[in-house]
Amino acid sequence: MSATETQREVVTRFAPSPTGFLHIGGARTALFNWLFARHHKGRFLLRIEDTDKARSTKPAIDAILEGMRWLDLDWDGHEYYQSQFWARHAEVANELLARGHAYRCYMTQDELAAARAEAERERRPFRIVSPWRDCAADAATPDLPFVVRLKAPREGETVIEDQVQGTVRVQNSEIDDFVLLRSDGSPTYMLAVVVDDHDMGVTHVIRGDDHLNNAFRQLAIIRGMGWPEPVYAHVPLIHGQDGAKMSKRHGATGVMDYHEMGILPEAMANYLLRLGWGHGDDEIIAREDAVRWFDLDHVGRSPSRFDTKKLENLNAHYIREASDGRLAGLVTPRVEALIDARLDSAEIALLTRAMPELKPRAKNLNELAEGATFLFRERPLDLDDKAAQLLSGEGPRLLARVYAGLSALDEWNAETTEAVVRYVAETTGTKLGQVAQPLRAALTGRATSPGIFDVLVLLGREESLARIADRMMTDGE
RNA sequence: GGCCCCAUCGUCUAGCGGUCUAGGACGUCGCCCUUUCACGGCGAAAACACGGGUUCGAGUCCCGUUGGGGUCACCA
Repeated sequence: MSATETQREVVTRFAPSPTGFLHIGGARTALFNWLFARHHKGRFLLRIEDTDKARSTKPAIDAILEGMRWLDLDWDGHEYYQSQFWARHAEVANELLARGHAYRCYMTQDELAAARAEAERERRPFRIVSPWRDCAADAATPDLPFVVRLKAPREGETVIEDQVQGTVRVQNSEIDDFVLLRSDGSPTYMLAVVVDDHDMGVTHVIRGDDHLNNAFRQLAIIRGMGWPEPVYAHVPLIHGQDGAKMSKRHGATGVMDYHEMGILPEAMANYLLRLGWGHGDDEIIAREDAVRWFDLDHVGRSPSRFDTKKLENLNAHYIREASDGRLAGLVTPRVEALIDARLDSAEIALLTRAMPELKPRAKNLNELAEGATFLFRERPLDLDDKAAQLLSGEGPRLLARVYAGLSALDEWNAETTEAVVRYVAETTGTKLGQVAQPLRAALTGRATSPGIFDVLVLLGREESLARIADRMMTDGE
């Protein structure tokens, strides 16, 4: 292949370890990898890093796949499982051994601990110095457990041209002889990633900043094997409101937590994209544009804080954009949970019809559901404090007049009902609001709701009149 | 602590030596719209961490300080 023609197909990958749900940070890493691959018309692979059998669980794998699907991040081909390649990992370790780039180390855990303790006592950084490093390969190998360590270079320095962090250089003396193969023969993460990335043809390694130091170790393996080096891009981590690394105490850290909170996946993806990446003044970015515009050059180098307010603002935008039918479908189970009853198809149709009035008032699906419950509550409605307040004064008497006017109506629509309410306000010398608010309270049990005439139409004549009758008071009673 | 990375409004960011009296967005605060709450519209307050250089000229380049973060396992 000539140098000009070697424009390799771009291959990226997301490689989560299945020890929990899909983390916010992981989701963004996955998004960036996906976007980069799609932008370059390359491939995006998914590999489950289940090398640590003890901590990897099936539910965790499912949770990660669920999160990926929710965000609509599809991967090419089937998902890979790192544990399937153990034999291959061992093969590479042996190759490194044969090439003299690795050695068998018989140091025991105790010896290691002692060396570590001594370093600490002398207050100097601990760097493993194994007496086995320079033993001849054919040195008598006692019948004892051993570990395979990389014989890391000690002179010179290693430089990485990171696509996000820029040129990063580290003295080779800083790189220790880390373990490749454990004493039970299993590969460590450090060996496994490198081998798998190579075998899968990964060209661009886009991952969290916390792996930047590892890149130097991994490069040592890659060079030991004489493999092509991938392009690295280490993306800064996402922090919580307080600036510290996102953790449990920051509340929701899993993407699916946000699903539960009523965040739309496209809002989540848009937010994650803008967290650490920018394209001029653009804030609302459709997936299509994201694919067209995404690049590594505009990924910021400093960590960013997660801001729920901005996420919710974006979410409100996408809720307004979403179709009424889709929203009704998403909100139905949430409404059912709130009213503790199933909605039949007629009720779902009503919910859909109400959506244009409901959706501009909600920042998330739960608020949307809450705002819709008045449509389905059984009479007599429960009143919240503010609604009860509205019905404590003259309200009930005004309602009686409204009732009289409305029940005489031939046509029941927003215009005719409004005319009645306005007439009542005028003839009683009150402001429209003083009539409308008690009416709202009677119809919805709340002090806030969609436009009151829309509510009247949505509820229909019979239900509306019944709800008003529940709260009105006739003169002379 | 060693090593590595980072540093523009409270937050996310634009800015790639002069067009910056620093732009946008969220949030905050006013005003308008209005039957409530939202939506929408208009407007305001709000930042180049600090100190040295380099340069005719620095938010933009270099060094240092300070501050933050990451990483130092037979975990990934």
